[in-house]
Amino acid sequence: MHTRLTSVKAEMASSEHNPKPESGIRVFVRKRRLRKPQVITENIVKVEPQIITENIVKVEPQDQKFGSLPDIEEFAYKKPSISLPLRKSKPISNNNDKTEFKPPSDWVKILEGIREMRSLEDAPVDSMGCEKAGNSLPPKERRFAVLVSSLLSSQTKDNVTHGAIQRLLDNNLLNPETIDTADESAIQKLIYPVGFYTRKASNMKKIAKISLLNYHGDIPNTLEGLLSLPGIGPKMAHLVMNVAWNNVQGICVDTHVHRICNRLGWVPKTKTPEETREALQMWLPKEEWVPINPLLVGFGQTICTPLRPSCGLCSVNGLCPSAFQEATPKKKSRLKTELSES
DNA sequence: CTCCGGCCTA
DNA sequence: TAGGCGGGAG
Repeated sequence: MHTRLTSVKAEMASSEHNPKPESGIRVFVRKRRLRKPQVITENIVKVEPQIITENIVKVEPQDQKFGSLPDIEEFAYKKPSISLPLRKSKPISNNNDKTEFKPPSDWVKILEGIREMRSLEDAPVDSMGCEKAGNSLPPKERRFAVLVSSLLSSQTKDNVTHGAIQRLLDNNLLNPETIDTADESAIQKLIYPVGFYTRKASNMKKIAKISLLNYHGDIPNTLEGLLSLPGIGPKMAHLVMNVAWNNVQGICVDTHVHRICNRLGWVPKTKTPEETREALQMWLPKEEWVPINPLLVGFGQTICTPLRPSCGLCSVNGLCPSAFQEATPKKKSRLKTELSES
């Protein structure tokens, strides 16, 4: 089932004439601001309090693959020689309910309906990633640009991210060598006003050093390697694996995908995007793993919004178990309306 | 669960 | 103008 080894090899072998280097830097940034998060959900069905007490650590037998990679050959496997906080990739508990969970039989219909809705109106996610910036670069530089772009993009509008990347590029600060020697304050100035620019500048320098010391100036080509980088969490790691390495290791789940999958009942009630990712990957065909993200992100920006979703505009509301469930909180709930409710 | 840092809107 | 936005980390 997991054919990563061959796929990566094939990708590396044919990376030059492969017609799908496609987007250089593609970052899906979503912005949605609505009302305040009123929590009026007394009629929301509370699903069973599922027990999540598994100590089963699922270790995927994967990623032992650098056998024939030209660039990173022996480097990829060396432990980082500098001591940086390794992220403890918290293993998602193996929930029993998932095995019993059966996906809706009409998920294809829902997907098609959402696609149709998405084709009608434009969501910010469609406008553009910042894919142009890295396209002209050689593969290795492009990959590094994808990584940095992903780092900067979290919670930053596309044009802001793109501007920052462009300024880095103009100042020759989009490669690990120059970033490593550059002043952190200079990087801060260049990437401003991206969100958390001080932290991201610091992370950029750390990543540059790790890249030089352990990856020959390239970026890690495994999920674990990417997750070990400061500032790179599950969402960005999967995004980078998809875009930079063209290697789909998992679904890139952000809050939109997380929220919508829960509303649709596509996953058992999940609390974190990581749990959603694992549950979704259990049944969603792999061909959909990549397109599901931009599809649901755009859908979540325009119709299936965080609160007050426009179920009336949704063409698949008849198939959604959560349609029209969330009553609009018109007043402050702190008045304890339930006391005088009659 | 909170903070981070800017930005945009109600 | 207060606070929502939202990935990552503590």
